[in-house]
Amino acid sequence: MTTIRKVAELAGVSVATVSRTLKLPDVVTPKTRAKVLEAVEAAGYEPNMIAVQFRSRRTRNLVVLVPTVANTFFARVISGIQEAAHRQDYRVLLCNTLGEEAAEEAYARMVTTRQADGVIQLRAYNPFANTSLGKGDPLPMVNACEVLDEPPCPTVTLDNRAAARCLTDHLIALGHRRIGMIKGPRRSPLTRDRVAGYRDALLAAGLVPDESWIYPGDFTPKSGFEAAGELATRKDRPTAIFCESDEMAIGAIQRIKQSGLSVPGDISVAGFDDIAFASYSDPPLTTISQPAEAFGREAVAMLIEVLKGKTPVPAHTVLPYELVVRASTAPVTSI
Amino acid sequence: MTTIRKVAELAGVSVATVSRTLKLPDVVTPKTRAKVLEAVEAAGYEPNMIAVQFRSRRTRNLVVLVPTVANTFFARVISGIQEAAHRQDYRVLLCNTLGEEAAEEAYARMVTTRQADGVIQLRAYNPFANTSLGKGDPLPMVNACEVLDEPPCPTVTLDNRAAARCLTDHLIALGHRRIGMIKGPRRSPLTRDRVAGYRDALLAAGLVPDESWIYPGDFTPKSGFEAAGELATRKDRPTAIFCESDEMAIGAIQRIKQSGLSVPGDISVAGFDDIAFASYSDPPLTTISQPAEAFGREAVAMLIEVLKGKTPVPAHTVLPYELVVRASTAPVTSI
DNA sequence: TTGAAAGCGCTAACAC
DNA sequence: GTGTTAGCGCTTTCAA
Repeated sequence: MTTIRKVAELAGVSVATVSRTLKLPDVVTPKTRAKVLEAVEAAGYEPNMIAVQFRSRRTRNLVVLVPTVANTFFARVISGIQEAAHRQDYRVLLCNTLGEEAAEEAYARMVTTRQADGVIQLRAYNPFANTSLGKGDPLPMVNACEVLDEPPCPTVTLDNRAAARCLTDHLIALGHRRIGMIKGPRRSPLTRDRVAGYRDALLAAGLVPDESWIYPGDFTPKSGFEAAGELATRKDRPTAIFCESDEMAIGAIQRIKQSGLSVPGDISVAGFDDIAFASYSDPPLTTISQPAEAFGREAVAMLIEVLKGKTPVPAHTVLPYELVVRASTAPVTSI
Repeated sequence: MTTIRKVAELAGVSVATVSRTLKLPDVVTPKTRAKVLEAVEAAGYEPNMIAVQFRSRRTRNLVVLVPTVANTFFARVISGIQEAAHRQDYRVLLCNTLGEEAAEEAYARMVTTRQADGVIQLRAYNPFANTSLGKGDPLPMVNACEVLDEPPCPTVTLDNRAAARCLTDHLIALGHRRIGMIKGPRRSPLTRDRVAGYRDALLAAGLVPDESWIYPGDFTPKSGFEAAGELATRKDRPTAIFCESDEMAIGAIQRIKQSGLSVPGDISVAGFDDIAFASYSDPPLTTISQPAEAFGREAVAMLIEVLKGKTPVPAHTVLPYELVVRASTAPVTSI
């Protein structure tokens, strides 16, 4: 292994000069710099990053906690994170947590054990909860996508309530009155906000929200399939269903078709996220599109501020959404 | 920050004893052990992992190079990797490379710079190609899923040629004679093998493979959509299309339906991978299912052998596939 | 079984 | 502008 010492000998300078040439090139003479760089090249020197990190007490590693990398929405967020991180010379350590708190805590411990500088959490859980961190100083973390109720850290989010209301308004404008909903996991603030937006729209239209028309799901196609089965066989069948994710909407559409009904003829179906498959489903999905990559970029920018000891301004960023109308929703045909 | 020194003082032992208690508990007296563990608890001590890694010259970090985490097949492989790695007390650093060689090389450099012990590469590219590594000793790498032509390292793979032949045989058995193909990127060995299997089946059935019926894609729904557009508008329209990924098959089905044809009535469509959406497409996809998680588990097992300086036996693992027949393929109706 | 002590490769004072 | 040197926190001889 070639160390900095070997390079120093080769260049006829001290190890300090080699270190400076690599970290603060301006501070050494052009002549020295050339000499050192040549020696680095000749020796095939690559710094031992662990030694660097050990000594300088920072790693330039960012831990990203993703509930599941399989989700295409998260995949886009990740792209945004990587792009922004690399531009600022940070590395991204992606952690597929499967939504398990134990896994999230284990990965977050990479910060307390000095293997990473900060955390970007994409789910509503504080992985430092059982830690001494965050009692006094700000946590080295930002929360994105699904946001903590009591944010002990900066957040980047969507106005889920407004977006859900917008989507429900669209269904109401098409004449729908019996609008079912397939929501996400009970504990999720994101789900709670979207349900609130759905209720807002119904109330504004003079309709009475009925709890029994809200079915729980978990964002997978399978859960959408199952919930749609229950919705479609009610005797007061809904004429429209709002799914909190495109994955669930795709499952729901299949279930509805299997029971001999048509989409949107008998039941309109709307999703949320605008994943790639949304435009390839049959019929193509009406949905809410989110600027997924921007979530990632914003989160990185804010985290780097936090790591510098500053408070990002604004501390809570809200990103815009867009209603994308495709063929899965249509005017109600019967009443 | 609590260091090992503080714990040692608290327990009234030397730092060496604290270290031993944590790493080699058997080597210290139960009494000492208890004393130390109590001090660890009291001090809220967490070892500085960077110092540990620096000193012991290993990190127990595994770098995983994934072309795109958005792909649901890779997501399953990742799950398998994580499961196996954690069981052996290794951490997984997931790297979303977008298939860019520069990104792969940058992440692989985490090994040469001591930030990770080894690499699991899911694509057919040697990220150490421009490195001094691997000239003499074996590379700290295993290759999975899509396998290098000249493997300088152990591999875990599917018999893509046999699987493609099996799927094509299925179409031939249904009476299809004009079978189109939507393949993957040109340079990919995986694609080359699947095309070979497709040809094997045609030849065995006395059919003449026709290069003009093979259209290039890139595994995305969009590329399947486009290629299917060309296939479906040929005057000698195929009665079946074999897509090298389910994603492309889903795009192809939509395009075929849009042109007023039915699947499988006019054209049967088959995919490859058996992703979650495969059973939720309309019609549900006939496809080849792969033991994705097993790819991950096998790759980890082999890599850990390599890191121990052993040669894994066997050095090349071939995993089984399975033909899953659903509704997107049917007997040919006209000739 | 335990302790003392020598570093791992690098950075950052400090001195020149 | 460059060199000397003192560690960063831990593991691992070696000796007791």
